[in-house]
Amino acid sequence: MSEVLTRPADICAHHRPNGCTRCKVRLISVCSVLNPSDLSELEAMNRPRKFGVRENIATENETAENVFSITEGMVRIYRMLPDGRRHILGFGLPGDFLGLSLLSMFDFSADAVTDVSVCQFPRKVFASFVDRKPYFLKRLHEFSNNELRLAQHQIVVLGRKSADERVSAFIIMLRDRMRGAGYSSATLPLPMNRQDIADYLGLTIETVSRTLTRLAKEKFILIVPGGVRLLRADRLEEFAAA
Amino acid sequence: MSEVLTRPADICAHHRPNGCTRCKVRLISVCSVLNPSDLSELEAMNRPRKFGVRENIATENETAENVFSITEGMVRIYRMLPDGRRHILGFGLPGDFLGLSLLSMFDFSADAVTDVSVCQFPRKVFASFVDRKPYFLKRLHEFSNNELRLAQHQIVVLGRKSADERVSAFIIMLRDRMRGAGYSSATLPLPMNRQDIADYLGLTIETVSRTLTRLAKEKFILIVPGGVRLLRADRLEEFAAA
DNA sequence: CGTTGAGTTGACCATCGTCAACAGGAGTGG
DNA sequence: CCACTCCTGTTGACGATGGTCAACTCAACG
Repeated sequence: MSEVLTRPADICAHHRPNGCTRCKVRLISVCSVLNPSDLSELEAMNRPRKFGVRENIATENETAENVFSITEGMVRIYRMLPDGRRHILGFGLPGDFLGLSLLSMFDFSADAVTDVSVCQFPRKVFASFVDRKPYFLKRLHEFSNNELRLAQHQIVVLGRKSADERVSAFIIMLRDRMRGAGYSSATLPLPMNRQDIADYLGLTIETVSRTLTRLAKEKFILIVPGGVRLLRADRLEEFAAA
Repeated sequence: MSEVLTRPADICAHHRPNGCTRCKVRLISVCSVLNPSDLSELEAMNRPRKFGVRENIATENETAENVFSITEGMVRIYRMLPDGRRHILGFGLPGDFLGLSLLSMFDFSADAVTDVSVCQFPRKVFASFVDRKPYFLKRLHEFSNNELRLAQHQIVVLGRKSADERVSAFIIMLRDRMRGAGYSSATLPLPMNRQDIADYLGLTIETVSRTLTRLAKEKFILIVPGGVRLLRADRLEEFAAA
């Protein structure tokens, strides 16, 4: 008889095999704090979708029709300068949220580095949900402050560090964030290309390449297809912290 | 008889000549959204105080006993690297808030560039006030997102711009923020020293000095004691945006 | 009038950017 | 199956931007 007594939420989850209750990133995403009833309400406004490699997800100075919670893949978040120079502000990983400010315009562009899956919510509907759930706003505020902390870390990296230190800091930062997103392996995948790394670190593609080669020659890392294996994480951490 | 019929809030304001109702920065500070009753409640927990030049206001990795809303003066917000290098994350102006995350530890240090006046609130009491006032939390969230936007702007400056562009961007940014804080004049005060500017822009004191001299030689600025006069703001803006 | 500290300027140098050539893998077509 | 192209990444030679080190000016202060 226990089948019959199953709660409605569970029945829903059964009918939606990708429902929030089975979401792999729920505990690290903004949704983690939601009680079952509010989670259902939010799920009802979710239009999950996928983006292919290089597909555009959001564009700077365009109306933000939707906001996104990343569930799979990696996103490139960037701004363009008037003369065509690009700077990558960061890489979005599963659990990250795009559009935290809930403002009507994006102040960044975003596109898919790998195939990407997201929960997509109409911004206005999402914003009114947030207005009715102060404890959820608190969660968004935590996320914004965490983003701010990361941005300030990057400011120090760009303002005060050498190429070696920047590349080391990048590797360690990405390893830590991948761990936070549930990934764990001796080999760190680097699905973005060298130009992306350069545009993130304020270097050129040649300097990134040379620096990685140097770190490999000194046996701190091993360059493998699609990523790096960390051989001496301790030395990299020293460089990164410097 | 109108004296007698004065509302209690006005009487309070009368007894507290520096009370919130007379606050010069109220409309641009976090407090702007508060209704009169909530404003009084917040005011009751305010311990206004002043900091002298170079006096420490907050220290990285120390317990955040208090949070601050700046009402007068300029604050230097920075992080130290293990080897003693310093990087300045930003300059706090009247209306800015220190401790937006409400976390128990500061992730930055702050000290006074000029004499500084602040509204000081015990963090825990302030946090519980925020918990009871969702519309105020929303205001803090707006402030955090604005800080994030500024930080990302600075990331682009540090990642992609030349010394000329950085110094121009600094001057224009400071002018815009001073305007936002109610200040307006053809002469922009630079109360921080050259080392501070260098540590903010990821340059050395010599490069900042040379760059300012160059901008002055080209008649874009005039260097005056304690600041600069903008002669060709349009040209500076071009450089800054580049 | 000497001392101190901030700022400026000059000479030299190192790091990283620029430009160019080359290597290697993926995809395509004969 | 191989030749060809394309694209990404690597490596080398050279140069420019900004850093380093040192000297000097100037104002504030005793």
